[in-house]
Amino acid sequence: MRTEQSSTTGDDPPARLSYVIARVERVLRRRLEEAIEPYGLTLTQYMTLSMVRDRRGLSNAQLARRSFVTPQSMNDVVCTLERRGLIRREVDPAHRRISRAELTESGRDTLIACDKATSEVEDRMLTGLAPDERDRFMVALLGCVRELGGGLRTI
Amino acid sequence: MRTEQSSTTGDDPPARLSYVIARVERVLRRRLEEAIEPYGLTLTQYMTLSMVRDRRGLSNAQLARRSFVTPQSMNDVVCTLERRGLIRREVDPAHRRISRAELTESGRDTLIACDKATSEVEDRMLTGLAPDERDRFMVALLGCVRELGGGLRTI
DNA sequence: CCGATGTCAGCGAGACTGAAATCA
DNA sequence: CTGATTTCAGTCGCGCTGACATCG
Repeated sequence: MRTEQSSTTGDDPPARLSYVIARVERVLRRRLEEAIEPYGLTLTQYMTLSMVRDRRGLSNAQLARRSFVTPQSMNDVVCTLERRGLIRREVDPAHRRISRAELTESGRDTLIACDKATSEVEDRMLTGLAPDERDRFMVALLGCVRELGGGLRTI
Repeated sequence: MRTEQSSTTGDDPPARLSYVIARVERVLRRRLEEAIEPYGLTLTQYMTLSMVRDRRGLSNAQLARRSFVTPQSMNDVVCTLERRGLIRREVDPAHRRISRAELTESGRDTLIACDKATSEVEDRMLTGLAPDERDRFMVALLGCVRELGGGLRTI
């Protein structure tokens, strides 16, 4: 059944940027989730693993702030990752209340595999963009995080 | 307490694009939700209203496909919007099983107000990007949807 | 019969708020 | 005492799968 009219007539209304970004967010999230699902990771868990790799020793509260979630939500994520043996936590000697996370060997291997899977999604998504255009796209995205992040400079 | 080290030393590792996009997705979602929360809309409801405005007469199944959600999930959204008087639905005379949605006056007013709120988020996010750079950014985003959308040409 | 649509039901992962304990 | 961190609960909006009826 072809009840949906085609857009080949050029009647596309001028799309609003919020709308387009929301759509990108939706479909990209689905595709990334599909890509890392074979490895048993959710997108939040994947992001958290990536953060721990890039900055070893982050505490649960620091991970929560960088992910824009509450410490309680991040605690669930971290506990799950620890239970699966992807990260380990050690108490900070100076602040015994704080546990700092780092990747295990298994976590590093899993992360490498997930990076490979998400890279394929990236490549497909960026089809048609020249290398210099990709660089500008990356710079624009980094600017978005910077401006929306409430002054948080670190990524 | 300043346990979080600054990144002013230039020790930032090369961020992966998936990671940056996932972060943009996270923070942008939060900011957009905050922006439209005063009007009682979720991000999905806002997207759905926008789609109905741009293409009047879409059915529930069509809206679901465009939003990358199941028809059941979209049905909840549509029923909520209808109950709040933001859209109305009328049975298609040729296909009595299909209900086609259109905005009410209240829905149009609400959408205009939400557009204003999300535009402010956009402007803040795009601070530092020249107009031509914004255009290229928009084109890149549209390309992302096109490549990831599985052949769905309409936005 | 078949495919698409709309709708009702139950379910589960995810993130939230509240509250309490620990530590500098 | 104050503030930050961690963690144990309870809660909820959201999207999912399953099932069924309807329509062309």
